Amino acid sequence: MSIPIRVAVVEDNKLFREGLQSLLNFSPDFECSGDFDSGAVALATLSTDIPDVILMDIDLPELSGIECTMQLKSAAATANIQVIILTVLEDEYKVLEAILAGASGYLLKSSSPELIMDAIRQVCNGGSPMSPAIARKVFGLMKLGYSLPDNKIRLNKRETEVIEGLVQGLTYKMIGEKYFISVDTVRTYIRNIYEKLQVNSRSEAVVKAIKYRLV
Amino acid sequence: MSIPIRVAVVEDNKLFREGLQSLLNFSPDFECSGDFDSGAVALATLSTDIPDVILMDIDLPELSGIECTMQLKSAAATANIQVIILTVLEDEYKVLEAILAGASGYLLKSSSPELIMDAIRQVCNGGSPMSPAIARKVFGLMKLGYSLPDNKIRLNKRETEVIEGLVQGLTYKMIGEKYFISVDTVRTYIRNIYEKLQVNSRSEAVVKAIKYRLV
DNA sequence: GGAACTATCGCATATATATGCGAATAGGAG
DNA sequence: CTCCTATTCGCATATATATGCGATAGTTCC
Repeated sequence: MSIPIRVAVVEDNKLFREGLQSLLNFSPDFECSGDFDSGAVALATLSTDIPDVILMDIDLPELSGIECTMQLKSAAATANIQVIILTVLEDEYKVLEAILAGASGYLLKSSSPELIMDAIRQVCNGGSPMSPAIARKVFGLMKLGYSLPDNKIRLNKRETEVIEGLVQGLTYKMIGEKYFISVDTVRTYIRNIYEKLQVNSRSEAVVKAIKYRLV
Repeated sequence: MSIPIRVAVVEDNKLFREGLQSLLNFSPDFECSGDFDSGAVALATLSTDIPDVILMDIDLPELSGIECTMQLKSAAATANIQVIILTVLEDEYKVLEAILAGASGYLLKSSSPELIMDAIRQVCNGGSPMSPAIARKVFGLMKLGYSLPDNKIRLNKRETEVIEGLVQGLTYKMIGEKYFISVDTVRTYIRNIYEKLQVNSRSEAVVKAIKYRLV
């Protein structure tokens, strides 16, 4: 038998919080290291009593679960805690924000006890458990932001370097200096890039480059 | 008892394919409607004998699983098939491509039979099952492409409209005409936007707008 | 050897952008 | 009533970009 995983619960709903707590303490694999009904209290205590995993409600009053996650992940002492967000909704932008804030998992509150316990094990193993309904939203987000690469679009080495410069906001002059080619040569490559991307302005090229992941 | 879910298998490894097949046929909930060892054969047959779900190996010889998925999803007859990608690797760009091609789920081949069967049920329920190890990669991708919105950056209505125009590649003149304001007014808004985004060129503004999801 | 292709550079010019320095009107908060 | 913000507009000017129409040198292919 190994050491139990220390799990903290941040949830303002008393009933749900206690449910999670007893779920954890019922299993020998886990140990509820603390339970909090607000993000502020959690932040204060968690910096000294550091758990392995946090089950974090997203809809906390005052300090939101996302804010709370962000602060935990940006403090050195608590940066390694694996945060699993629990939510009743499936808002894709909230998911994105949670991911950016540093959460490692995202589960619906309706998930079964087994799933929640599995999820805790998975974040400890470097995985990111996500309820399928949530994952569907994430898929939708990715489809919005990116497009499948077009086989007709194939930039060579120099063109790729130049468009990277464009995306970084460098002027033609700066791009030329960076790669030791003349401004006029940069212009030539940009012509080719515009031709390939079917655009005729720098900003359109930049948008397409990002969408098609050419940079 | 309801009608079994019809599942096709596209997998070049005979052993694994037959394993999936018997897994499916063993359960009354599922029915293996066909099994294929190549994408081309699958494409040819699947357009007439249409399953509910496809378990698709990603590493097929010749026509890749992603190519195959793309073609299935772009043909009207087969567009509604839910494709679950099976893979041994966890390459994040492959995941992204699969998502863009129209896959609904993404599982490691090492997943347990129960997980695979659950996944089939989930895609039928509008979910996108994803192995946690894969989801972790997807999380990483999203972190690369986006940043948490900066609270200091808050564009008002007009500014938002203007930056949308910038991202769309419109000229100042076109933006002005679109919103019935003068070019000089557009300039004024752009000044404010640049100030707020801390940039001083159109392309930098466009990149930041995308990264911070201002558009 | 010539055709085709790539990588490099030059010059001219018409637009587009970036920015400095204004200003007027209207509405909301204190 | 005053301060602040949002919204609108104008003019001048220095750069930056977009694009047309070239050129030269080196490679590869046949």
